[in-house]
Amino acid sequence: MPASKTTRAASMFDVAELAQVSHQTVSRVVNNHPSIRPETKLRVEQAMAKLGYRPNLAARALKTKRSKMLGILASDTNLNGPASTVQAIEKAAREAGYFVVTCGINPSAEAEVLNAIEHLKLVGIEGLIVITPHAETLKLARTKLRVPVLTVDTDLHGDELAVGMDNQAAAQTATNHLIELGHKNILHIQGPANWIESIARKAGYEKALKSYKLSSIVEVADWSLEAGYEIGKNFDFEGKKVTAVFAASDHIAFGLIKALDERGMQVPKDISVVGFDDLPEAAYFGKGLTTVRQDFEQIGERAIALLLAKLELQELPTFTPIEPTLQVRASTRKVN
Amino acid sequence: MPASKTTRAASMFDVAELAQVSHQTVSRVVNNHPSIRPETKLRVEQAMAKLGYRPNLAARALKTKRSKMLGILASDTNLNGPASTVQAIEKAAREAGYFVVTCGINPSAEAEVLNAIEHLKLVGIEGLIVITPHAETLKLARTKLRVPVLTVDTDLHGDELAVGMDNQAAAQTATNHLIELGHKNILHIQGPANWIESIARKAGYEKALKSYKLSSIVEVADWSLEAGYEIGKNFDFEGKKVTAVFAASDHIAFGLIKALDERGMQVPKDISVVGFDDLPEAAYFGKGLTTVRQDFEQIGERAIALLLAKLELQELPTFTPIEPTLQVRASTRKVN
DNA sequence: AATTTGAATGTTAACGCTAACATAATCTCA
DNA sequence: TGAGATTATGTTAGCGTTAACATTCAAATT
Repeated sequence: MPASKTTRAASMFDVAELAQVSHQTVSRVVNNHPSIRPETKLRVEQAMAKLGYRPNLAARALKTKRSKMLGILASDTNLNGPASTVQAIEKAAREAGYFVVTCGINPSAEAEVLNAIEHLKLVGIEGLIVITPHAETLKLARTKLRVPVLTVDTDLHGDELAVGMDNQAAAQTATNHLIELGHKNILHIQGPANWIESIARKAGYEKALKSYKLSSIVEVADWSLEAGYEIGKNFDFEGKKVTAVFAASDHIAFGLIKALDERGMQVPKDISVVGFDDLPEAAYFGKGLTTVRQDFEQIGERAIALLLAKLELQELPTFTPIEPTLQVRASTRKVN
Repeated sequence: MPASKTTRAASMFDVAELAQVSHQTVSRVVNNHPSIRPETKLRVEQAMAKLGYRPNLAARALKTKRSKMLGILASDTNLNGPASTVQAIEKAAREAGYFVVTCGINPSAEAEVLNAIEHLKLVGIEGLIVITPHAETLKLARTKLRVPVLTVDTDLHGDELAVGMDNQAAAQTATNHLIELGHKNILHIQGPANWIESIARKAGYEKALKSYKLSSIVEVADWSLEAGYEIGKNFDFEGKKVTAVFAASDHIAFGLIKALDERGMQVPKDISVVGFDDLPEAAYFGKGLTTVRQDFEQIGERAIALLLAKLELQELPTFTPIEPTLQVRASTRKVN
């Protein structure tokens, strides 16, 4: 039975006393030091169990200068993509015995970003994962922090600390799908022009077109439904003979489809639409949206594997790019 | 210019030396102790700035036994609601100088929950916020942890540490909206029966019906689009003369609407539909979904205000319930 | 002027842990 | 058999901070 409420938590000394060893032996047991006699180890472990001993992280951090804390700097954490990524990373980190402090930021507010970085510095994070397509934020984090900074969700221009889907390949696959269905004039609705994903997806789209000698038609939106809606409302589909759209996100596609619907244009009869993200809603929007799916679990695992390898000065694993999957649904069809 | 890379970060002693005071005076400046001469304070602050001094959280935690860490135990963090709540809480906590360690869990896997609680114990969190409608998880957290545990997203059955929208009132408002449009037979598609929100929303629905002497028709789903779709596909609307549906979530409503569409039933001409959540997609789904919106920012702020008051042994603030807002869109209309 | 007060600062110890250096006990092999 | 190596353990010190207790000095009070 636990003693009075003023009892402080058991320390190594308490365990040591009960197990009839020195506190250092307890420390060795906790840290799996090799030269401990099995029976001593057992005795210590029993004492730890009996006292409900838990090592004090603050003391350990103070002594070893390793906080076991990782930071996440993420924007748009209420959206499916970032939220899933954060979730997956946090899970992988926890399994590896690390703690994660997440900071949600608006990457276009520099003061806020700096503030968040300061916050993370204070915790003494050992490494940081940046989940925002705003390239500036990554640069800022790398200059302000002296710990490894890994980035997710971007393409990997030779950055040794980066994981993410190959957005370009994914966009190419999506565009190829439309081309193979016979579409000749394919509109791409790009995301915000300063987002790395936007650029990569657009590049993939153009690469696909080029290999079939088709010409590109691009409109720029932001990631919102509204932006897709506006373009859907105003774009001259007939004049430009556009029969298919590759939207840079499902949200853009949703907005677009609503506008098309209001204009009396049917999906996929008049216009085929491909999205990007495979949001939970995608299968249920209209007749179902053809879209590209990312495997966030895998991204999380890789991010942690890579970052921890870096922290522990091991050789960095090299990954083959994560294959994007095209989810073909009813929003795309063969051209007559 | 920073010295060689082996230089350790500046400690209080370094600052003290530069400012010609004792380290304790530095500590006093850092902690805003009242009896420090303004000029001394200035001198110390200048030294801190010059050395880029940052207090060592681990050392402080070790000495004061206050980690400045809060935990979040949350399920379904990739969904809009929980993700927005986590985001808002984290922001409010950061502004209050606290750090947040988030643990995403599957609340029905008890081992995982226990594991996450153990993880948070190790960090030495001072308080926990539970964001999952699974009542068991809250109970478990409260028994396993000796720190204040606050719950979000539930109704507040006299729990002193709880914030959240009044789900019952919100559901009542939503149902009233349908009743006032002249609907007599209103189907409620409930969320999972063991979720507190489900129960509260159903209660609100029934309360509204009762005051108009209408009888209730309930189907149980989970939160998914699929579940809504299945019910939409199979429910006998004609036979039961149902002209309106109040769905316990937007996702359920989305699935439902798709099924109705496939059956050739039009929204809102044949069936009016109200959802719950106001997801970003809601305004763009079909002609726009009438739904209930939650103010997550406010929930986050209140959660932190309440928890910190508890931690700092202040009097707990009492809040008036957060008013839910009905977003009326094109999915509901007057009955002929 | 002597004494009390209080404001401003300094000194010491301790929080719980691990690294580094002892030491003791056991084993190896010439 | 005994010197050196190895294994298992103990001892000491210090990580950076704050609490508690000194100390100093000027202002206030008698």
